[in-house]
Formats: sequence, C-alpha cells, structure tokens
Amino acid sequence: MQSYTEENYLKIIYHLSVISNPVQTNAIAERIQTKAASVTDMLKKLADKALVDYTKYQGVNLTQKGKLAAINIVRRHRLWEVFLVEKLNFKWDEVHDVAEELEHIKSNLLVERLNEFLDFPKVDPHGDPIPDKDGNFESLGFVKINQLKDNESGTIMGVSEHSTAFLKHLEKLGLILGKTIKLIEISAFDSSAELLVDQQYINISKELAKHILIKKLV
Amino acid sequence: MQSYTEENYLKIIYHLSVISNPVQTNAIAERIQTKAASVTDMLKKLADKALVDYTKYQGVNLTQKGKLAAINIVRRHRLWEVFLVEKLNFKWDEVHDVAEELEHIKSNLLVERLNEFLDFPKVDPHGDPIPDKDGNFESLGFVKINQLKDNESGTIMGVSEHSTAFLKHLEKLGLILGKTIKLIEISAFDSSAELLVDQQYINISKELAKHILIKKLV
DNA sequence: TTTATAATTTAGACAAATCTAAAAATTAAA
DNA sequence: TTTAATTTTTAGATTTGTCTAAATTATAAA
Ligand SMILES: [Mn+2]
Ligand SMILES: [Mn+2]
Ligand SMILES: [Mn+2]
Ligand SMILES: [Mn+2]
Repeated sequence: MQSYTEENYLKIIYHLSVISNPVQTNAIAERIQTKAASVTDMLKKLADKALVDYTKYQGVNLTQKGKLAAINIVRRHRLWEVFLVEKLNFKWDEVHDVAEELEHIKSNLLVERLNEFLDFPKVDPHGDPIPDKDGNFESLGFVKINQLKDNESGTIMGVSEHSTAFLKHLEKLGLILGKTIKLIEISAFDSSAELLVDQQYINISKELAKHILIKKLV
Repeated sequence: MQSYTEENYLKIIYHLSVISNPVQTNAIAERIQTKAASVTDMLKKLADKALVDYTKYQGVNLTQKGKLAAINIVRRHRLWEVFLVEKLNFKWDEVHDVAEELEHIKSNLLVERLNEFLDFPKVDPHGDPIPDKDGNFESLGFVKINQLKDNESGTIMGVSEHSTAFLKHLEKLGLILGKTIKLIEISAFDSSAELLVDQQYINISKELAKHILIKKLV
C-alpha cells in the first residue's frame, strides 16, 4: 500500500506523463507545490517500491505497477466527483478539492459500491473518462476548440483544466458539457476564437479555447 | 485546524470522558493503539492548542473548544455511517473502519450536503445520536439489557460496541435495532440474560447484554 | 568546444508522530 | 508511614516528508 503522499506523486506523474515522457523533477515539483529536492527524495522511494523507473537527471516513468496504482487513484477521484455533483448538488467547479481528499480513502468495497450507486458512470463532471476496476478506459479522441478548422462544428465533451476560475467563467459563457458550438474563425491577431453558440456569436481567448474538448460533428 | 492524528486523539478523549473524568494517559494509549509515551507528547501539544486541560500525572479534560471539535468529528463519523448503510448497502458491521477515514475529510459544505442528502438522520446505524452542526444532541436515556428488571420489556435502540464480531453475532440472534424484547431473568449463576424475542426464548451472556441499549416500554 | 544557464541531486536540518528504556510521581499495600 | 506496584513522564532515537543551500550534471549559447 502507498501513503497519502505517495499516491499524490503517482497521480501527478501519471497526468504529466501524458504530456512528456519521461517526467521531469521540476514539473512534478510545480504541480505538487513542493521543492525539487523533495521530489528527488520521493522519486527514490517510489523507485525502491518499483512504482517508477528512475534514472538520475533523466526523470521518471511509471512502471506497470505504478501506472495501475495511479489510474486507480484517478478512478476514485472521478467517481467521487460524480457523486458530489449528481448526489450532493455540488457545482462542477466545487468538487475538485474535496475529491482530492476522498480519492485516498482505502476501501475497494467502498469504490465498487459507489460505482454501482452512481450507475456505473463513464465520465466525470468535467468529461474525463472513468477507468474501470482494471484500469481500462476508452481514449475519447476529442480535439480542442483551437484545433478545429473554420466553420467546423462539434459538441463540448470535456475540459482540460479544473480551476474554479476557469470553470465558473465557462459556465457564465454558457459553454457547458453537451452544448454544440461552431468555430467561425481563429483571429490572426491574438488567436482568439469566434464561436457560434445558441445562435449567438461570442469571442473567447486562446487560453480558454485550448482547454475545451470537442467531439466533431460528422 | 487539527491534523488527522489530533482529531483522532480528540475523539477518543471525548468518548473516554463519558466513562471517567479526567481521562487517563493509559486509557487513551490503549484505545488509540499506541504507547503511553506517545500519548503524553500529544497531550502536551493539544494543551498548547487549548483543546484540552492537562495537568501532569492527572490526566486530561477537553476544553469547550476541544469538545466542540470532538463532537464535530463524531457527527461526521455517524453521518458517513448512515450514508454507507442507507445508500451503499453496507452492513452495520462493515461501516466503522471506512467511517474512521471519511470522518477526517475537511469540508463543511460536504457535511451539510451529506446531511441533507440523508434527510437529516437523528441516529446512526448503531443507534448512536448524530449531533447537529452546533454540537447539540439529545441524550437518549436508554438502559442496557442487564439493567432491566425481570419481566420488563423494551425496544432495542442501539449498541455500545462496534466490533464486527459483536455486531455479526447480534444479527445472527435476531437482535437488531427496533426489535422488541422482554427480559425474563438474569441468571444468578453467570449473570447471563434470558430473553423473549420473536416468541422465542434465548439466553445471552452478560458481555453481550451490557452492550445492548433498550428503550423501556411504558 | 568552451562557457554560461538551467535542471537536478546531495548534504544537512527540521517538524510531526512514533518508539524503547529509564526516571519520576502517584497510588496501593504492608 | 514506609515500601512496593502502577502509572506517567522524560530522554534520546527513528520514520516520513519537507526545506535551504551548496554541489553536480545536463543543456543551450557563444
Ligand atoms: Mn478533479
Ligand atoms: Mn474531474
Ligand atoms: Mn463507528
Ligand atoms: Mn456508529
């Protein structure tokens, strides 16, 4: 079994390894709000436990064992987020911090019963896929708004940023999961995106656009 | 805010102070599965935080502040137990350990929403009262089976022991919450109790009887 | 290819919570 | 009321996770 802290490291390494491989010490330090020296210490410990492959100065990769452990934490995090939104009426921008704590509760029975109680959800409130017990989940293959071509339409399926500020802002613009949008054009000046949403034209920054995941209409 | 560990100490001290006042170092050590020396260290820390009144060699009492904190943890513990039984179909002997972890999740919003979701329960699955937000709850004034007089009847309202072995045993005997029983007599030989339950006569040990809480029939 | 910059690791220290062994205080027994 | 037993506290160490400052290694620039 891993400690609360070890679990957090594993999860962060997992998320970062989607972006870069291997994962660098500083990247972890920044995400986990700690110093690089602390990260190094922990990487050695995780390597001792065979949860990561670690080579000095070269960064880390999760081992199969580490990856499974990480995905399991992600599974619990996302199931709890569904619970908070669906059952306790949390808003999608209120769930993350609480889920950060709930994800560490150690009880397989609890997770399986929760999954059943929630009727086996496939995605969390931010559109992220929920892995099954064995760590498998479909990669959903969405594209970001700023990757659409002019005049392409699609449905908002998820977000790649979980901060309250971001999520509240999205909601205010009516850009919630399930909404269909059409990209009119990307500005040549500031890369902002002009969208058609609910028969209205709105303009959103690239910062915003790049965190909104779209399923293209066929 | 208190740490996970501090919260556990506060809760144990609270439960023990019902039995004896002040609470002794060894009693805490036994309950918390640690050594007396560790308890002494923690008592000093809790005293520094004004959560307990502590005099060397004399034991501790909770301060008002400490008592409120303790009751709040008890409140969360019992609400989560209700959730596990009512919503996730846990049995009453399966909930305690998970609730021990869940009670430490820090979010007032979570607790209040959970309370609402559970429809403001007054007692937990073991019949223990759930304090309100301000720490108030009715003392329910139940008596233990071995305190009944011969031929007195009553309803099982709770238990004062939470171990799986105890609860499973009770259930096998049909002694669940809400059941009405009649005490026929206490044996002069071994203090065991003869009961009438469901038109059947059964005999239970004093060990069992003293942990079953009864509301007398008027 | 040397030099400068950035990233990473070591060394040494610290706080929280725990432990063992020994000392001190309290309580019970003689 | 002195002695013995019990309870509690101190002293000193250990583990986990963290930190700062200094030393290494790797990478980018000249
Ligand atoms: Mn989240
Ligand atoms: Mn999420
Ligand atoms: Mn319990
Ligand atoms: Mn209970």
